[in-house]
Amino acid sequence: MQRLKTNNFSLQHSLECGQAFRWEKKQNGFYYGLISNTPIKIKQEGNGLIFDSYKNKINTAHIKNYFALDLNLNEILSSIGKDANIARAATKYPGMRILRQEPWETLASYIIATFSNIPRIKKCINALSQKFGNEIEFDGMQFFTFPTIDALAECREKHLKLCALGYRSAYLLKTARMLRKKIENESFDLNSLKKLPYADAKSALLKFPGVGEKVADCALLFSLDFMQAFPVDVWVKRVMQEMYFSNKPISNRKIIEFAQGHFGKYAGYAQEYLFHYRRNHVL
DNA sequence: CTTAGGCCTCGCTT
DNA sequence: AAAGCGAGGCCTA
Repeated sequence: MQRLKTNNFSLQHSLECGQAFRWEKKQNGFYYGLISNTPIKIKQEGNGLIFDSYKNKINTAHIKNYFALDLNLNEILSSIGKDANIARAATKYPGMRILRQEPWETLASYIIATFSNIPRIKKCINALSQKFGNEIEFDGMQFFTFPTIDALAECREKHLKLCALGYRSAYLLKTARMLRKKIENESFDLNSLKKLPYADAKSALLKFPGVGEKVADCALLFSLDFMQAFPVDVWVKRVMQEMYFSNKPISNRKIIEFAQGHFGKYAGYAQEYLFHYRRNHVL
């Protein structure tokens, strides 16, 4: 068991705000999940984190990176906190941070999430992992790593469909195959997108089937360190229309444009606070 | 460039 | 119980 002191961080809010799909809280108070394909259990006591991982593979540096503890949340909040809406949402979920997840898993997960709902998304991802990932036993339980690009690229669409992906299975399969080809030809890595300007990284992602603006922005924000990415789903659209456009219908394009101008370089953080706030409260 | 319809299924509500 | 509805969008026309 390892320990790590944190500042201005809430494990619960960060794991339960809907950005990650695989964490599960058990009776013993620990959240169980995987970081870097390694099973881990973690809980918070006060401002300290207590965690234990498979073969002790996860160290405090991994934790700091995954939970973005290197960023100064107060600075981020004052940067996006231009109005009362943000202030209200941020007060409601103190310590909520945007995680740094794995790019491939994030991209694939949000392709799957398209036009779906959370229980179903979780079910699909777990089914995929069970079928095409590796099994690892930890703390008396079975864990399955998220399938690699190769593992999915090599499978048949009918097997993907068994995971209840519906029409998304074709998108996921094609994306995996395109990625594999890219990697073979030019030793490409999704992580390399981090070095590009936001617009370039986004247009690179938009080339993959099943990846539109929303999915691309999710991958950019949740796994590639683009804090200005502002994914607009039905909830964000709803809350933005209500809070900033006096309930008038407005295009996603305009919302993104407005948000990135209004909230600035950490617009993605504003998105996550507003999203979570709106999902849990009726205004 | 913008807009409308279809879409695999599942989860949740009548 | 069975059926209808809406779902954390994308693609195509």
